[in-house]
Formats: sequence, C-alpha cells, structure tokens
Amino acid sequence: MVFGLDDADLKVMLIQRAGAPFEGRWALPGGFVRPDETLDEAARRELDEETGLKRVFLEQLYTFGAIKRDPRERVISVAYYALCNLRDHKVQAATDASAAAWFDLHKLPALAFDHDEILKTAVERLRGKVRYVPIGFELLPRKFTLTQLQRLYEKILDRQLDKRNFRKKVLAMGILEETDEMQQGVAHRAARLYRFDEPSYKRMVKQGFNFEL
Amino acid sequence: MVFGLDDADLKVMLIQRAGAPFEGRWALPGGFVRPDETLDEAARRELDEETGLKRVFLEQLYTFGAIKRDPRERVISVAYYALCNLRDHKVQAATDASAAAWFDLHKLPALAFDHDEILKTAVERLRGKVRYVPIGFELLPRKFTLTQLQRLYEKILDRQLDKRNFRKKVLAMGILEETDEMQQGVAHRAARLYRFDEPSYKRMVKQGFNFEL
DNA sequence: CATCTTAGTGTCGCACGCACACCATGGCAA
DNA sequence: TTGCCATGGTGTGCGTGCGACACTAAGATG
Repeated sequence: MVFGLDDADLKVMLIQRAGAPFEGRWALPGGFVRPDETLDEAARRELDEETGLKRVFLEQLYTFGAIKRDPRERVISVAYYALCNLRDHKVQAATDASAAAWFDLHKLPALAFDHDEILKTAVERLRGKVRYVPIGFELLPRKFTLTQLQRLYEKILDRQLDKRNFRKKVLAMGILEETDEMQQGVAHRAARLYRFDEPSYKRMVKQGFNFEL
Repeated sequence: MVFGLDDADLKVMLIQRAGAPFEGRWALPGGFVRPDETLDEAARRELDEETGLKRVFLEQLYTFGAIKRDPRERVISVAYYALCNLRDHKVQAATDASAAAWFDLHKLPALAFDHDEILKTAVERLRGKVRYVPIGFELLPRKFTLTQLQRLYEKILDRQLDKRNFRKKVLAMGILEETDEMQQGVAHRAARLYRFDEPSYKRMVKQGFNFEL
C-alpha cells in the first residue's frame, strides 16, 4: 500500500485491474517475489515499478494467508506499506497501462480480493504507530509548517487538536529544527518552515527519549 | 515461538534439531503450511503438535524472507508467538522424539538458522505490546496475586516497579476481579487471588478505555 | 486603508505519576 | 507459646505534564 498526503487529505493509491479475476475493480498494487530477492527487496521493486517511488518509508505490515484469497490458486501475500508526500515525489502511473489513482480513505470503492481487509489493517497500524513513532513526517515535504503537521495528525487520528498545546508539545520535544525560511505564495501571513531533525531524534531515542503525541 | 512463565522467569521453548542442517543446535519449533489450511491454522496445528498447547494466545509476529535463511532452499517463514503459563498448561515434549526444553531469555544458546533474529523481534514486540495491551495475563494462571503480576511486568520490562503505585494503578483500571480465595501453602502471610476480568475490559475498550502500564 | 486569513503566543487548574515507610498476617522453629 | 521472619497490604504529598481557553501579529488583496 502506498499512502500519500495531498495537501488536505490522506490518500491511498489503487490500480484498476486489467484482467480477470475482478476485472475493472480497484486493487492494491503488488506482485510476486522472485527467487533471488528478499521480501523487502521485492516490495521496493514493486513499489518502484508501479509508482516510480524510491527511497521512501517502507515497512512490512502483515501476512495474509487465507485459503481462497485468490480464486485462481493459493496465494500468500506479505503486505507492505509505504508513506510519501505527493509534493516531493511525483508519482507516475504504472507503466504497464493499468490505471492508477489516489483515493481518499473515506471514499473507497469496493476492492478486489481481500484488499479491503489488508487496507483496514494498514490504516489501523498507521493510526497506532503514528502516535509513538515519528513516521508522520514521511508524509510531509522536507520542510513544513507546524500547521501542516497538525493537520496531518488530525487527519490520521481523526480528531481535532488544540493549536497551542500541539505546538508547545511538539516544539518541546526538540526534534524539530527551525529553518529561516517562510512559506511562499500564500494569501495571508506566511508561516515559518521547520524540518524534522532525524539525527538528534535518533540520539535522543538512544538516551531513552519516548516520542509520543 | 512459545513463551512461558515459570514462577520466576520468562522462558522460551526450543527444540534440538535431530538432523542436518544445524544438527544438534537448538531452534524454534515450526513446520510447513499445508495447502488446505490458513497461516493461523498452521501455526495452531504446529503449536499443538510440538507442545500439546491448545487455546492459548497466539499472534502473527513478522515474516522473514532473507534468501539464504535455510541453506537447503528458499524458505519464507511467517513467525507466530504464543503465550502460556507453565502451571495451567502442562507442556509435553514434542512427540517426534526431538528434545524440547525451556530456556531463560537471558541464557540462550546459539540458535539454528536466523532464529536469533526472529526471537529478538518477538521479545521486542512482547515488550512493546505488554504495556498497552493486557496480554501479560496470558502468562499467569487464571487466578494470581498482585505480586505475581508485578513480578511478571518487572521481568518483561526489565526494571523494578514500586509496589504501592503498581497496585494502585492496576486496581484503579477496574479490569481485575477480586476473588475470595487466598494463596495456599506459602510460609508467610497469604496473598489474595485476583482474576483478569476480560468481559469488563472489552466493554471498557469499546468506550475508549486505554490500558497502559 | 480596510478587510480577511492564518500565524503565533501564555496561564491556570487538575489529574496523574512517582517517591517513599510502616503495620498486618501467618507459618515455622526454638 | 513465643519470637522471628517473610511477604502482604496500605496513603500522602509533591511536581509535572495535559488540556482548556482568546487575543494580537503579520502579510496579502481589493
């Protein structure tokens, strides 16, 4: 699964199946593992082939092994999910002619196979993980405003957060680096841009720091 | 992996390999998935076959897919872990003559294949999960004392906890049911036995309750 | 220059987490 | 029977972090 943040909304990329079974239905991108590659490598290769994305966050989710998942034959799927932002990474449609599109998580079509279940598992994982691991930053451009960050967390957690408390907390963690750049081209007061300070985050984790939002 | 609590220590069950490769080395129990069973079913069947355990907590952990994990051929392993207590469930050695034994997590031999890595992943998961999901109770007998519960958490989290604060917190959650039974056959004041109140825990979760220790 | 939109900032009360020490109980041995 | 020993069981006070809450600042636009 590829999750992306499109200014306002959290979206997932689906591709439309060209052949049977489930012809015309939307499905999660995927493919088969080759004998000479690890699962991680296979996931990265498929991601690249179907979306052109490289060097994004990618993590194994869960392995689905129901017997009749695929009506043709027994298939076991090791699901992975990736996070990216749609600004820095232009996502190209898959090269093999099948249609690809971003879908808002609240407006999903019926999916092929057991992909509804897989997607649901991924959203739960994302929702659980985003609170105590700073993976949310993967969805934002490298430089972002605090308001963007807050909107992101509001989307994922599905509830409103208080602006002052949010800023206070996230700044107090000391994992954001203030840049001297400001937002450009907005029709109101420009906000300051921040950067996620990964090295100092990692240093702090080693000393027992616990990210939590 | 099968984790068990043996009064004092958290242990894992290993079996000694009878044949090549890694003959004589200790390894995690496991086996192959059959065409007519799901992954969960396969995990349960193997667990039963190798330890006689039924109806215990069992959960998928992670899928390991490095290329040369098994020197013979490409094998992808979907790892599961189970929790049980060694009092209520008598664990019998595997029927197929291979030796089985419990090992303290701090005194492990070198394991076959990449089983060290798998086990390490499981311990991390257990350590992370035990704090916000009440799976710790799976390792205790159905009725247990608060001190037993505390010892368990101290083992898993690997640090000392304050008795008064621990009791206060865990009792305040309202997920423990006080029984009218007392500990038997101890050479000091007997402690009261408690039971994990799963129905009321589930009810509370539905209303937004968050277990956390 | 008025208006509009978002940026950015501080306080206070409360609840929770943590540190901390003593009496109760019951078995056992002298 | 009595003393001893080991563990069970209990409350308070302090500090910190969390959540609720509203107004001024800046910059673009017409």
